[in-house]
Amino acid sequence: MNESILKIYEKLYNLYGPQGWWPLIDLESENLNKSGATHGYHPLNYELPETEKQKYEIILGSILTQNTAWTSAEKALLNLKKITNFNPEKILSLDDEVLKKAVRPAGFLNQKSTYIRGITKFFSSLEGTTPSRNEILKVKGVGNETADSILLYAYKKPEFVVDTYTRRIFSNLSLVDEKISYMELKKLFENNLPLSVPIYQEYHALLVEHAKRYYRKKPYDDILKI
DNA sequence: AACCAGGACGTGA
DNA sequence: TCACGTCATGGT
Repeated sequence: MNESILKIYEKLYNLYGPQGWWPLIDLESENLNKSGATHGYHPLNYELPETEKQKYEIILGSILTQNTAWTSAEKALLNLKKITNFNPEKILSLDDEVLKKAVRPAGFLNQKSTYIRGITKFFSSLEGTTPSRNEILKVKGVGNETADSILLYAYKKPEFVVDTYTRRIFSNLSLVDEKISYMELKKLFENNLPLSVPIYQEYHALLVEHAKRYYRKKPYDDILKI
């Protein structure tokens, strides 16, 4: 009944193309993807992540990017890779001040360093198994969006990710009320899309890309000049 | 120089 | 439940 959900997806996909989320720093040579990229985004490769280390990198990124520009979260990720190579045990063994210093460029260093310790213990306890949504939500620092991001991008589970951009775009188009709850908006997408991990992954990424261009609260000057 | 960024938590009504 | 203050650094 909400054909607009799928039509908007097709329109955005035709506009921007495959987005290749979630970006990975840790793309080693054995994981060379179809696009030929060796780091960052990997359009049309839906096999990633292929290793536990890559899953863990996505989980770290999902915490670090909370209410934070990805460019800032990525700096913190690079710091963590440099000093731990995304080894969970090394993260846990870090001195607290060292961890905070690495997290600093992503902001909220006190909270995020604590959250990273918590979710690292949780990740290690999984021993390679896939957690349920409710299990991830019990981890302090993991709310609805972070849980869905982890499930969709790290574990390839069909959980649609809603963020502030999603709500902003669709309420601006008068397709939903701006006060719609996270779960309601999530179900609206899931009820009107094929049960497809690649489509869920691309749709969320496309909405972020589109919102960055046209739905900033305060548009950048260079965009306004276009 | 304010304003915002790929949110989550604790509190009080 | 739900609104509101708080957390923090970096880009514009």
